[in-house]
Amino acid sequence: MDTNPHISGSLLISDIFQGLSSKQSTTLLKKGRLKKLQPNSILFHQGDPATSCFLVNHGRLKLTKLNEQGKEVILRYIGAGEMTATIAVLKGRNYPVTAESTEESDVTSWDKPIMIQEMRQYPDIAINLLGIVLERIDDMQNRYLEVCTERVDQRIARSLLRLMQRAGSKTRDGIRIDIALSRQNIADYSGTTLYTVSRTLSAWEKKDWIKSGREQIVITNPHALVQFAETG
Amino acid sequence: MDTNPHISGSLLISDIFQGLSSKQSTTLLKKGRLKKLQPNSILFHQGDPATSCFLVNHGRLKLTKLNEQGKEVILRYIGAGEMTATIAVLKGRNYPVTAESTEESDVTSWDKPIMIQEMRQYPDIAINLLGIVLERIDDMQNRYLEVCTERVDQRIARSLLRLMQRAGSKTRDGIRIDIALSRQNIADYSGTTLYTVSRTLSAWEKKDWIKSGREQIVITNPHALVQFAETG
DNA sequence: CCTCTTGTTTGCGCCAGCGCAAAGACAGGC
DNA sequence: GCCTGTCTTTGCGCTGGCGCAAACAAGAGG
Repeated sequence: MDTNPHISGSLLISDIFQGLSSKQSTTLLKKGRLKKLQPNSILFHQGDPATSCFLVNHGRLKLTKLNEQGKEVILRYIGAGEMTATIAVLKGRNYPVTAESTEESDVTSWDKPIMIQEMRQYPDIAINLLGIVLERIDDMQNRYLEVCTERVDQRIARSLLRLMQRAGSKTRDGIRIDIALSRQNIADYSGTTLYTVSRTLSAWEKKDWIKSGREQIVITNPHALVQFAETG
Repeated sequence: MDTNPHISGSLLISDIFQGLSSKQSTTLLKKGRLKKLQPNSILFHQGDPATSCFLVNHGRLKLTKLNEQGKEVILRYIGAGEMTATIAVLKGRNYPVTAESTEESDVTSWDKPIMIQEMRQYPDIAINLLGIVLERIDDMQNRYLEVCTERVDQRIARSLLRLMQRAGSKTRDGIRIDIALSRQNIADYSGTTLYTVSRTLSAWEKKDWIKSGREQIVITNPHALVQFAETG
């Protein structure tokens, strides 16, 4: 591994570097700024002027959005190799969401003019960014479809499965989601309320589909959960 | 205006051509294929292999998505100058939605390899596409927030206002939405049911906020509707 | 003009999911 | 070990919104 603090294995496999030579990748990384985040600290607030976009180097961010009445939804959790605030790259606009670290993290940031310049020079960077952003649209469209058409317990199942895929690690009992998730968090991520999540998880625990503790979820029977998510 | 059938005023102001010289724009347009659509005809189906992306030259498309049980949502209506199926440009994937013309339309299509080649040659094209796609994410995130946090009648209000902005034209009575919209369409666009839409619109008609007929909506008091959407 | 199809309205009953309230469980700090 | 704050559970009642059913309305096509 390179000794340059900007470089690490997890970073270079990020989608943003697809098809770039390792020299190009390194150059791009060096133009960014490194930033360390304590757990539960805010990287940027919804509504702040968007100046930079970010790549998560290590750790995890929670992206949330508030409506006028102050109700919150969690749009996504992102981990190493993923980007956020790509909107800042092109539009002179405010951040549409809030980004908060859920654990100790570090991120690389690029200011708008730098990123534009890089994209002009290496179109592959723009093409890669386009790919990343298209993935996100697809994800959002699927979530939108779910929230419009599916029952709340199905959506909770899908939420757990989605989080499991992105942040699951195998344990003796099943697959643990490596994010501290309160019932409220799960509710905000599923478009429901803390009470409904609690009741639903209790029911699943009785069926031995999951094991849950304080801010902790282990999925013991993923197959049953998938089945349930799809057929109700 | 140019006599080339590919070129028309509405087309060249599309976001995809921002910052390109008119020669570059014309070249790009000529590499696409023109296609005419009768009203209510399918341009592509959700699930079909995605080969081309499309620019609406004239007319209007309805983009819908089905879940496994066959329930449908309307993601958006797009008009002249707007693009869809940009996913086809980069990913060798299936169309995530279905596109259907709501009126006689014509579109320009580009196959994946052509578009990739163009983006490599003129990074501005990729950058423009990125901008278009970022707009869409922002829109989807806002809609997702709404559907998770707002009451159904507020969402219907926002839907009408959104459609009014994109396809409204001033009339004697107020602003008419120039799309044939059944109650079912409005329901699919708002994440609710035809019955609830009908009841809600009836109530608003009594308050003189709107005038509605068969597949026709005129908004007579936009201000009241905005007020209602925001504060409930 | 009548008929058929497709869209709209509205009464009615029902239930999924919400949200208060209160009790219980857990973790961290001192 | 105990206290405090946060997280979780669950009983209970309520209501927003769903969806059937049936009547009504409006074009389309003969």
